[in-house]
Amino acid sequence: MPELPEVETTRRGIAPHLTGHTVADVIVRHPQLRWPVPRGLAGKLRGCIIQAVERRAKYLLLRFGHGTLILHLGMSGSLRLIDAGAPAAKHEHFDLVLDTGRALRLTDPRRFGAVLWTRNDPAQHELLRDLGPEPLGDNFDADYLYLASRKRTTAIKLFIMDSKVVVGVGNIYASEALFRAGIHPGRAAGSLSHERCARLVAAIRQVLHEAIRQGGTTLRDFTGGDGKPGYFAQELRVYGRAGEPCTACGATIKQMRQGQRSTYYCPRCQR
DNA sequence: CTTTGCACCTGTTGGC
DNA sequence: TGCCAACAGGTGCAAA
Repeated sequence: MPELPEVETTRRGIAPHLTGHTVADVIVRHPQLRWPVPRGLAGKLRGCIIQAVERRAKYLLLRFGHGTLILHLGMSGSLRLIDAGAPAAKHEHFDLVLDTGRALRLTDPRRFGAVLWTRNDPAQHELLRDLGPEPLGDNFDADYLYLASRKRTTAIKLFIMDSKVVVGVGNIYASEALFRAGIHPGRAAGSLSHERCARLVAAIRQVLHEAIRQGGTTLRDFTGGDGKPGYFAQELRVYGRAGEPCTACGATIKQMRQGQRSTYYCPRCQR
């Protein structure tokens, strides 16, 4: 479900309800997520104040004075604020109960998400340590992408989805950015000129910025922490549009598989 | 080192 | 209505 814009939308939705508030309890109903939810979280967090809600890649970081709770939504996860004690439906695996009478509830049918704890700097956590730059940060620019892609034979779509190259570009926005940059998704990463790398960087940044501005993309049931859906779906130019006409040239949008994922592109606009 | 494919898990959709 | 295959927005890991 969530790519970076959805995670960021979630972060912005939940942060005001968490920051500065105290944890009253932690309820783990189903500890088997991608990794087991660590035991003893309630004892570790009860009475502690959430100092900040940050994001690195698609990980949400709830900072406490003595460590950080790391949340990931996987493919199907979402976070909502609910009234504490509200009955839990199926797949509602985890609650962070606040002293405000509300709780942050994690729902995740496929359980590819994660709830982890680190007492150290989360940037040094093994899952975060080797991540590439943030796509919306200053370190992600044309020079970087050009240099990183030299001699790489992998398809450019897979390359920009590689979290060691740049984080946060998921399957929807990879297709969308490549369309906006006019680059064929199957082209070898190393074959891009510096100028085309610049176009691609700009397209990635633009599409992610715009998606965040629209509150993310809601294809099935994504909602931000406030329960509102994302409106970027109406801006999608190629994703999910196989067989429909290209918005730019009218050619038929095609679908192919790359790395067991669907890729959508315009065979005329993208080279 | 890079590249490729699988694995984790459940739900939805579409064809027959 | 039922059954089954294919697919779904992520990503760590093993194998080639």
